[in-house]
Amino acid sequence: MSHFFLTTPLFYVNAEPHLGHTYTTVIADTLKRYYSSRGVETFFLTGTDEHGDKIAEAAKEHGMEPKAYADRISELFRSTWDACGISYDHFIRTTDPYHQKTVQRLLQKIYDTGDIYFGEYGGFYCFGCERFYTEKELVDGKCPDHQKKPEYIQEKNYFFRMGKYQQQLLDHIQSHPDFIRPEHYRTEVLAFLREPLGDLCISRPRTRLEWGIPIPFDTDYVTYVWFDALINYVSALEYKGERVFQTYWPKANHLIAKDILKPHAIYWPTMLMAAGLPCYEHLDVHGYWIMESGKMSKSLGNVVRPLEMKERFGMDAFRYFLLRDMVFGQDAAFSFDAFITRVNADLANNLGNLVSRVLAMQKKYFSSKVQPLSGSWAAEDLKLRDCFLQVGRDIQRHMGGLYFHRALESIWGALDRTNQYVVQTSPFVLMKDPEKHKRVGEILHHLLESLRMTSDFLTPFLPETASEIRSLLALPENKATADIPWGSLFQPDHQVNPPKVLFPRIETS
RNA sequence: CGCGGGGUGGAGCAGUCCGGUAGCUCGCAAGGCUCAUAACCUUGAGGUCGGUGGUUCAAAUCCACCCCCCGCAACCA
Repeated sequence: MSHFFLTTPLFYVNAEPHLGHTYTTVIADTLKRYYSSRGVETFFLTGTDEHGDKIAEAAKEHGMEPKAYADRISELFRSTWDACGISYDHFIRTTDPYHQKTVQRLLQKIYDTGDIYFGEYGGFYCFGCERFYTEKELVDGKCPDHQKKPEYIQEKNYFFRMGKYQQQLLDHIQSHPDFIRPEHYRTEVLAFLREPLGDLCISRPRTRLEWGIPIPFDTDYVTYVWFDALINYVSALEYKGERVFQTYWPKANHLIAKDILKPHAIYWPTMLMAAGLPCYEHLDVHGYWIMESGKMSKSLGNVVRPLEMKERFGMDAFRYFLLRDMVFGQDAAFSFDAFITRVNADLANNLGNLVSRVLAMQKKYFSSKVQPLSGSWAAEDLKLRDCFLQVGRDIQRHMGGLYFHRALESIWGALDRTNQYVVQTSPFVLMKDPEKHKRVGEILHHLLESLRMTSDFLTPFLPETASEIRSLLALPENKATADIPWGSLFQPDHQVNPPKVLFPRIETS
């Protein structure tokens, strides 16, 4: 039995769940379902990152205590994922006591080994960005983000000797080609590591910021948010017990968007090295959804809210678009036009209509009772079956490389083939000849098999749809049928259900 | 000399790592079918795969140089 640990980033509680959060989470959910269905025990972690100046500020604006504010937004994330049917195994909050304890324990450990030191640092600090700027980074002496002049601050802080681990990290990335995927992000990190890596300031004085995890060896300071948040990947497993931790660490796949590449590719591995823990296995980096905001309706504003999408179009339609229209790693555009076109063409027409027509014929011609197959199959029957068998192999190959769009493309190739098969064999014509009824029964049997295989294939991507197809075929809800050979699934006298519209066409006008 | 991404039929994209008849969706034209969600099937029109040069029997794909667009600013995946 192999194991797999899958994480999303901890979402910062200064915004409500939007398209980007949803994408990462849907990807994780799909992988979780995919690997689980293949017998790989998978632990899926998500949660919220709740400390730092920005949260303290946002809370103040709302006239709330930071914790109360964080509670509210964190709950919004959790309930959103619940409503979307996301199959996470644990939801962590950086304000959870067990997490704080782990952060403090690791800080103490690294401090004891001498990789954390107390030093003085002076520089231009922008309160908006919560960071120091070098003079080179400033534009006209101003912070490029906030157009404000940063203040010169001289203060003492704790520093992590990150630079000490630069060579070790470089070696690791070079000897593990699939450590950071896709490759261009790996290239980017390697390029970054050509320059000397400085040490990382990991504390904030309490005089400036209260809202954080206290540094265990100096109560005048709290922990820098990234040093706090990254550790969640370990603290969540520890919380589940020593055995869970031993089982799943370091078999971790961290899913992130490109904006947080540096903390995950550089801070986190060096932190693990200093803490004496093995490095995670993969960092999988995806791109951004580019909003075509000009075209969006005013009522929707500029944000795609997952719950609204689910209510308007169904979660599976939304999932399908996200997985099908973005090449993992690259940016993609989001527009309602593209969404509607995609859903109508692929879900309503190709898939939904296929299910309808097959079940309609089964009902009309044989009262929904599945007819037996004869010993010898026609060439087109074999071709149809082989096509689906090939798709199974294709999916496996594509999923290994995070090519979700190709996996779906190959499934839809099989659906095209199936629609072609209907026209080629024309059961509705054969039915006019009583002598051909037996053949019609066989053709429909093959078609039902193709629907069954489709439902198996779709399970990780479109879980609701997959289970609806199973229930239309009157198959047990939770029993995987992927291992049952084509033609051996339906027992004599098996009765399927009447057709149903899985995806209504979205009418525009 | 910043870093990265992209430039493929009218539109939007895949294919580029692992060279070998240029593919998908939408749109358009003609035909077929009637089981089905005005769906489905077939055929057609439409591309010098940004440019130039190179490697090769063969390049969208590899190499070199050049041109153009986008992000690295916003809450943020």
